[in-house]
Amino acid sequence: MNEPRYQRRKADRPQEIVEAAFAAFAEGGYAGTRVEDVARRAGVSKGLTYLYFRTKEELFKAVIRNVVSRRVEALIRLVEQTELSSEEFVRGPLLAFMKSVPGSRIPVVIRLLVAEGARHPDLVDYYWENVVGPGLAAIRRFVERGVARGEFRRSAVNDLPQLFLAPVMLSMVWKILFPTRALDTDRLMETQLEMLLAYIGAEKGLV
Amino acid sequence: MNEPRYQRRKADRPQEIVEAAFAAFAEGGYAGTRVEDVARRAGVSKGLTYLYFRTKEELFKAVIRNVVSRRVEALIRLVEQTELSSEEFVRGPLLAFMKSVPGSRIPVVIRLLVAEGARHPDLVDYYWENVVGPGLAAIRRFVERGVARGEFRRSAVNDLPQLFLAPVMLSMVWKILFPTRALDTDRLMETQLEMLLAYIGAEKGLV
DNA sequence: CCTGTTGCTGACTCATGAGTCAGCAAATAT
DNA sequence: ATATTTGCTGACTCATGAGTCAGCAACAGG
Repeated sequence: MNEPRYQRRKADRPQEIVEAAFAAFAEGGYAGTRVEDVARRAGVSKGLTYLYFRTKEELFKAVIRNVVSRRVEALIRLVEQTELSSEEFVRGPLLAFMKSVPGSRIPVVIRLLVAEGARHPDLVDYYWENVVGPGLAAIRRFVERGVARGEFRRSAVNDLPQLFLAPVMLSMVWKILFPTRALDTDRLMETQLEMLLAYIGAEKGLV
Repeated sequence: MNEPRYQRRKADRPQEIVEAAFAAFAEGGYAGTRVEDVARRAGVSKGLTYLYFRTKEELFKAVIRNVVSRRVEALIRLVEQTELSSEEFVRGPLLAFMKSVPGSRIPVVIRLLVAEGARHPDLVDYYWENVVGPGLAAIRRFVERGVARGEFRRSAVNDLPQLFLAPVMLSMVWKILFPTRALDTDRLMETQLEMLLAYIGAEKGLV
């Protein structure tokens, strides 16, 4: 008859609460989400949240850190190990990665960081050191290697790996601001990479 | 002796308050700024703010609308009237405009819209209809005209004017998130435009 | 069963900040 | 000078939501 009103699940609680918090923050932003909303989503009481996270801010930080997906690391490892030519790598794994970003959790993190970053500098640093910095460095090394191999020519792109990420960034902000307005983000990135390859390709005098 | 404690300046108050609010929101974001902070900045009392703006939200909207600068309209008019060749226009006025964006008030608006846009859909629509939409449409027409004139070839760029804005967007988000980390935004945009011109240029078989 | 431990609840306090308004004082009219 | 108008002030109320804690109930060990 009397179903237990709750179960004790100490080991799983933190992750459950962080997941619920991600969903809640994604909808309402940091300021617009009450800790009680997070708790209800996780199926626990407000008080429990405070047993695992000292403050709302700590919970927020846990959410951001939790999303630093393994995907970026995986791509970085791949670029070092691949046996593809530079051009094949760009058209294959790199393009696939870029296409996957706008539909992932990353735009949510970007939104939260843009909104709250100024008040949480350590979080922004964390994100730089674990995602943006390493990612850009990997692209830079990749271009450099292409030059060394004679596949690419040296150009401004050597100093500006951001040229690869620009359409990804625009796509994310577009999804955040205008989720209902169409944008063919896949084609945007394909075209950017075609332009980049044509621009830094070693072969001269082609069509 | 007794200096008047305040002056009555009915005509100027709204603009003064909006300016102060822009500065305050730029620093602390919407949720992080108290109406009293805005009032103090504008040198008035909190109550006065509510005589000119019914709520904090109305004040916020006034701030955003106030920044929809004339610059975008000016560029749009220019693109229709210029006597420059398409390539000269890109390397001249268009590049200059793009370079000017990261240092302008626009990144602040982007930050506020990204943070609060979901809760103010009418504001986002307003921004689309008065800035983003017309701007993209103008670029699209410009590319189309270049094709008609035989200066450009038809390509994916005809459907994706966002390719021009991608580095501008990235630069703005960079300035918001990593204001202390170096990024040569001017060179980023120059390179993007060079790539674009090379990609859509009508001349075949050049170096 | 019974008993001790502890994961968990939910009603509580309290700081904060949005929004109000009675009255004051600066400008203006007489 | 005096009266009248109204731009403006700042102390007030009140809703909200972060953070607390006394006690309850789920589970474990005997």
